[in-house]
Amino acid sequence: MTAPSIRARVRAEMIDEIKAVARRHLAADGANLSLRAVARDLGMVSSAIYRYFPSRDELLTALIIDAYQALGTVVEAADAEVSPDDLRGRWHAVFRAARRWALDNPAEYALIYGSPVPGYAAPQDTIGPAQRPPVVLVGILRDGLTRGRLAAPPADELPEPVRTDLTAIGTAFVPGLPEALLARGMAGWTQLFGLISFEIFGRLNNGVHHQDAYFDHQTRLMADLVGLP
Amino acid sequence: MTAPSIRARVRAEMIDEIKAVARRHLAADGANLSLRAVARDLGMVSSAIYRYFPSRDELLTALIIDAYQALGTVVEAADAEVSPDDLRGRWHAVFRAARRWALDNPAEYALIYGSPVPGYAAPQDTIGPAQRPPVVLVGILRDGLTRGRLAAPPADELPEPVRTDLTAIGTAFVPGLPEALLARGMAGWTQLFGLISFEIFGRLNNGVHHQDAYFDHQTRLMADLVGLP
DNA sequence: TACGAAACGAGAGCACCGCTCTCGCCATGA
DNA sequence: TCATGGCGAGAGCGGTGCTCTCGTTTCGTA
Repeated sequence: MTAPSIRARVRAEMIDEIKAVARRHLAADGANLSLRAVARDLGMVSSAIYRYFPSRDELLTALIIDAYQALGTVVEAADAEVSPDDLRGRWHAVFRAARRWALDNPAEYALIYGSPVPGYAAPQDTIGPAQRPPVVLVGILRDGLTRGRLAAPPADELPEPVRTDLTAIGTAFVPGLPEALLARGMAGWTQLFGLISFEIFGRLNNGVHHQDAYFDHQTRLMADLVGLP
Repeated sequence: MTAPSIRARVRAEMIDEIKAVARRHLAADGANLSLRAVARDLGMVSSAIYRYFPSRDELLTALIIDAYQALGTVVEAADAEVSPDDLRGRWHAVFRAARRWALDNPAEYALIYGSPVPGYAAPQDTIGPAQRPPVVLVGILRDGLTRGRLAAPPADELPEPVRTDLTAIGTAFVPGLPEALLARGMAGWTQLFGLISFEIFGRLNNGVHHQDAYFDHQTRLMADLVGLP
């Protein structure tokens, strides 16, 4: 393997630097990222940025993918750190890790889970990384089932069209998971997203002051719903 | 009472017209609303808009309040149309009405439940209208309790700090509702928000095709969690 | 009924934005 | 060695939110 040329390495560093500055601006000013401001911070002229990213949207896409990967990594690591048999421990660890990451990176959370930018269509590269957190969650349920620590809900609780949809999703992501359990896992994922969004977007500010405890309690409720022992 | 002057009436109509055009633009182009484009549509010059709204943010705030009120009205009406004793019927009606409104008005849903605009702080006028849907949901639980059709979960399932927070929220919005039940109601509200957001923001597009049935099933799951008979 | 004040719309202008194009400079690979 | 291509600077285009000024029109009041 040949060492990357100096130019290629400098280019890669430049790309990383642009993304880093852009992330800083995102955290400070929110989603309306200004290419010109990023360029100014780097001592460049705005048109120079276009040597590295063909458009502002492409820069945002790069940041989005990075954010998905960062969250996915954090969540998977949290899950892996708990004994596989401790289903509730894993559930709580995943919930807490996702929330922690969101609180530490609110702008990036808003970037990937806020309202999508109007003309902006999520590129194909984002859908894979975006699935990592929910896959981890339903993975806990699958492990619980295979280890006999979790009972599958009756399959007939699912209406037919939902079952067929979930069959396809299940075979793609968590083969062997009964559809009714997958539905519960997705409910947990939906709840996790809702809890974090409410907190990050300040919708709990009037009333809920002990947000850690509140989050843990709601996590517990959902663990009950999905049937974790 | 004196009739409003012609000028006042024309002004009110002008405000409504601006908001209507702005809503159209919002639906077409997403959240980055252009004052100049709205003015053009009205055959005005952009500075004329400032006679009616002191800034673009104030226009957005007006649209946000209208959206909250519209959603609140729809949800309350849906709840009122079901027999008060039919707790599950009311639960489903509220969930369905909220989703229906969001699907019919996706841009306005994104406006009020998407990521908040960066420099934008929700004005005090919005917090009241924003509470209407969750208040309806927990109202169902309170009715179930007072009619003896719903059992309150044990109070000691709540950690102390959560209980005190919820006590304050409860006395403000739904006096007499046990805190543990309020927590479940808020879980339902969080889930409703998550379900709608996932659907509106296209996060279910890969896999879930029968969205009506999926939504109904998840609604049912949450009804089970809160303990509706 | 007449008049001063206030509301109104148009227009010019400011600073900013994303993006394109052109122009020199220089490292790179053949 | 030399042509190629990557690179940064700069000018410029059409767009944005917002401000200020200037006539005109309408209103409440004297």
